[in-house]
Amino acid sequence: MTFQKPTIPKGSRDFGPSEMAKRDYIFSVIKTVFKKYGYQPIETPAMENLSTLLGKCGEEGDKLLFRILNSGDFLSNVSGNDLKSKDPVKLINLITEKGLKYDLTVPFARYVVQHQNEITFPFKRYQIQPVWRADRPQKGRYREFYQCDVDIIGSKSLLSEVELIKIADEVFNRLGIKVIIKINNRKILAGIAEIMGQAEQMMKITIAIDKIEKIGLDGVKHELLEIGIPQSSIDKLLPILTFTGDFEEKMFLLRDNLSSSKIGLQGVYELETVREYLSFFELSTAVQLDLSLARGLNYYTGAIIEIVAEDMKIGSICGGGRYDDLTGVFGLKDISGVGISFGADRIYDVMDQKDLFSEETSQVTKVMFVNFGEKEEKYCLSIIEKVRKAEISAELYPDHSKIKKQMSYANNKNIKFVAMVGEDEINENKITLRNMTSGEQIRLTLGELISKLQLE
RNA sequence: GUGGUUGUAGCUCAGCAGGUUAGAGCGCUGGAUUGUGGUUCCAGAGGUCGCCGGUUCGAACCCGGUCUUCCACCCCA
Repeated sequence: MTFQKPTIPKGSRDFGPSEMAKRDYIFSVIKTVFKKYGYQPIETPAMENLSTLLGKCGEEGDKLLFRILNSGDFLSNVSGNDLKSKDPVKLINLITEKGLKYDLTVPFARYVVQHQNEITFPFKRYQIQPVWRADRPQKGRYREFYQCDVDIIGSKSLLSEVELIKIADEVFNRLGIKVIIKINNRKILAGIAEIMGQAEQMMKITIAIDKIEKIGLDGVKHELLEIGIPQSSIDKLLPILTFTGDFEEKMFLLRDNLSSSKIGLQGVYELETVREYLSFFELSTAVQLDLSLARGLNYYTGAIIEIVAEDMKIGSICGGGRYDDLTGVFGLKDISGVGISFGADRIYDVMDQKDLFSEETSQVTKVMFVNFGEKEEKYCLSIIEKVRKAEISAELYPDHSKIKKQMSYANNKNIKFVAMVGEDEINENKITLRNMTSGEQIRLTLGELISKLQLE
């Protein structure tokens, strides 16, 4: 008989107990902070109709969609001519009508419109779910990964931007990750494109600018020329790109340069307001103004935020921004939203590599009872019941195996205490408790055992 | 989507210019120690050399294809 090697699809992963312990820790920190600021959870399905998903993140986004083959006779809509044409784009639309979601923001917009009568605006929600992208996997890039989104929708207030930055700062501070928080505003980028006389090319220009750290100033120039931006326009851009100084100095120079652009000045005003409100909070990380920050998603219209881990080449671990009209395509106008998304898997990678998980994260069982035999295991059952009633996680080894085997089970499972109840202990009505880290052993009554373990 | 890279024991890797029975460390199982793990000593189990095909007297090694891994680009969490 032949059997297949067990495998999972490219870019997907299994998570074992120790990974899950660490992942749960990340999720719980994030959730705790989200809730503290008044956000409520929702979930949406793994799959959405393609009509919801397509066209929201540009052509690139559409390519990254995992599509789901129609059930049953999926060829029923396909004519002989369609088949002969062998046009993959046309055919795939005939045989698929659902896809796996590749972010949480677009399904959220759909949710908001669909449930608008049940929602009190402004609506603050968080959402922690997996998303799927048919990308080619590489470092920090997976085909299935978790996003942790917080959004506030139905308010234009810049307080929301401020709150989200504060939340991000708090999350990373709690996790112990050193980060760089970068902020910019699409209106500023639009203003820059406007004074360049290339307003309609704004997206292409910003994407080129975004690469400045990677390809340098000359690289950006080259890229802009390639996409057909005239030299005269590029000359207007260069001084802005070479701004130096702190937040205030850059803002001052910007206002000067963008004085002829109404939208640009609006962006400057928004950034300044956010900056001012932020000064009322104590942040563990200073927020940097990064004029080269663009972000590819084309639904952003105002503030854009990106957070990267200090000295780690893994891309951004958190990103987001304001979108003024995401619900418009689903028929609900004038609803502005702003949100950020934490990449749980990249956060995990950063923390793992920097060794930021504490030992306790992987501890589940506090005390294991050695199983000496039938008589002893029966005796242990009532004891263990009382230990668990005291909210101490305890387990009894299920087999009458050698003590050596039972001890190494406890050791491998990172169990800190082993309780031994054999004939001697039963006669004395006591329990021998061994500390697996120190090797120290003491005989205790049940009450003493419980109070000792509660302190640990 | 473009370019490159990897695949040998559960894990990390050796394996000389194609030549007999494919190796190490860690882990695992058992014993030294019949109520004591993590240290030490001894023994043992475990491999269609990713898969398919080709060249050759002979292939883990050479060639083609395929899958997979990882990386860069694109883009992104």
